Amino acid sequence: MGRSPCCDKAGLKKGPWTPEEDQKLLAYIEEHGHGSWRSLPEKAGLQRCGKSCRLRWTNYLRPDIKRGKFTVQEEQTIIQLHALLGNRWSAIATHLAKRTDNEIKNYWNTHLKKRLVKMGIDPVTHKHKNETLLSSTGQSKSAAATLSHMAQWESARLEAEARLARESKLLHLQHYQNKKAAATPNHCLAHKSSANWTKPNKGNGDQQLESPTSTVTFSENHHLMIMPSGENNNVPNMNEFAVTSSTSSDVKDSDHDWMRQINCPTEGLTSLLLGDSADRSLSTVKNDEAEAGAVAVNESEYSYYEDNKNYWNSILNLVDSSPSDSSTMF
DNA sequence: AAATAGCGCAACCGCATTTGC
DNA sequence: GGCAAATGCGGTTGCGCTATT
Repeated sequence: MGRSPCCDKAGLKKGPWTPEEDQKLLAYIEEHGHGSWRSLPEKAGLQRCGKSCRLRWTNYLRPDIKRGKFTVQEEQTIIQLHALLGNRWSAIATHLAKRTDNEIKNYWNTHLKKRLVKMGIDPVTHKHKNETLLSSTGQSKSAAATLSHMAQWESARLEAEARLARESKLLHLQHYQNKKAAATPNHCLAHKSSANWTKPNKGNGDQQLESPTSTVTFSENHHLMIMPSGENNNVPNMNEFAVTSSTSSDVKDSDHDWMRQINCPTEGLTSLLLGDSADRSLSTVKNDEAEAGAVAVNESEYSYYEDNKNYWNSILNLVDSSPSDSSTMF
C-alpha cells in the first residue's frame, strides 16, 4: 500500500525542537486540541510535519508526563511486562503511569537489557542462557507450554485493553471538542496515560512482586546475588548457580541494589520457564560453598502451578490495575 | 587541555494498522 | 469491499554530554 510520507515536503524543519516551536505547539494544542496532526503544523505556524508534532507532543510536551529516574517498581514492572509482551512498548507503557513508550523503550535498551545480559539472562526470551539445554525435558516442555498459553492469554487481554483505551481517548476528544469553549486546556489531552484513568501504579507500584523462587537473603555487607554458572565454573549441570559477593563482581553497586530490591524477578521468570524449583533458595547455601563459587541446588518434586502461582498472580494483579479500569468512564 | 570513547535521549524513518470515503 | 489518508508503533540514528585516556 503506497503512501506518501508526511514529511517529504520541502522546507519542513527537522531535528531538535526549539523553545519557540515548543511554545507554539503547546499554545495551539491548549487552545484547540491537536485535532488532525497533519493539518496542525500549518495552523500552529510551525514548519514541521504533523508526525513530528505528534511525537514532540506525546513524548515531551504533554503535561502528564513523568520524567526522571525510573523507580525500582517501574523497572520491575517493565521487566515483567517485557517478559510477557516482548517489545510492545506501547502496551507496556499503558501499565506505567505517566511514562511514554519511547522513554520505556530507551530505558530498556540502555539500562535494563544490559543488566539482564550481565546476569546471564537473554533479554529477548528472559531465559537463562543455558536454559535451552533443558528444553528437552518433559517438565520444562509442559512448563513452557503453560507459560506460552498464559502469555498469549495476557497478550490478547492487553490488546483488548489498548483498544478500549483508544476508544476512550476518542470519546474524550469528542467530549472536548463539544465543550471546546469551556474546556480546561489539558482536558483534550487524553492519552494512554490519561489522568482520567485510575492510577495504574496505585497498588502495583507498592506491591512487592514475588518471584516464584525463594527470596535470596542478603547480609548488610555482602550482597549475595544469583549469577549464571560461568564457563569457568566447571559445573556439571545447569542447575547450578554461581554465587558471588559484591566485592568480586564487576557489577556496580547500583546493580546490586536493584537486583536485591526487585528480588530477581527475571531470575524468577527464568526459573519459571525452567519449571524450576524453589529450592534454589540461597538460604540453604553454605558459606564455604558460596566462597567456592559454585553451588549445587536441589531439585525437588513439587507442583509447578503452586510454586509459580504467586509470581503469576503478581503479574495478573499488575495487569488488573491497568488503565482499562477506566471502563468506569463509559 | 585535547582527543576520543561511551552513554543517554530526542527525534526520525518506515512499516503496520486503523479510519473514512 | 477497495483504496488512500491518517495515525500508531517499534527500530534506528544522530547529537550532545560526560568520563576516560
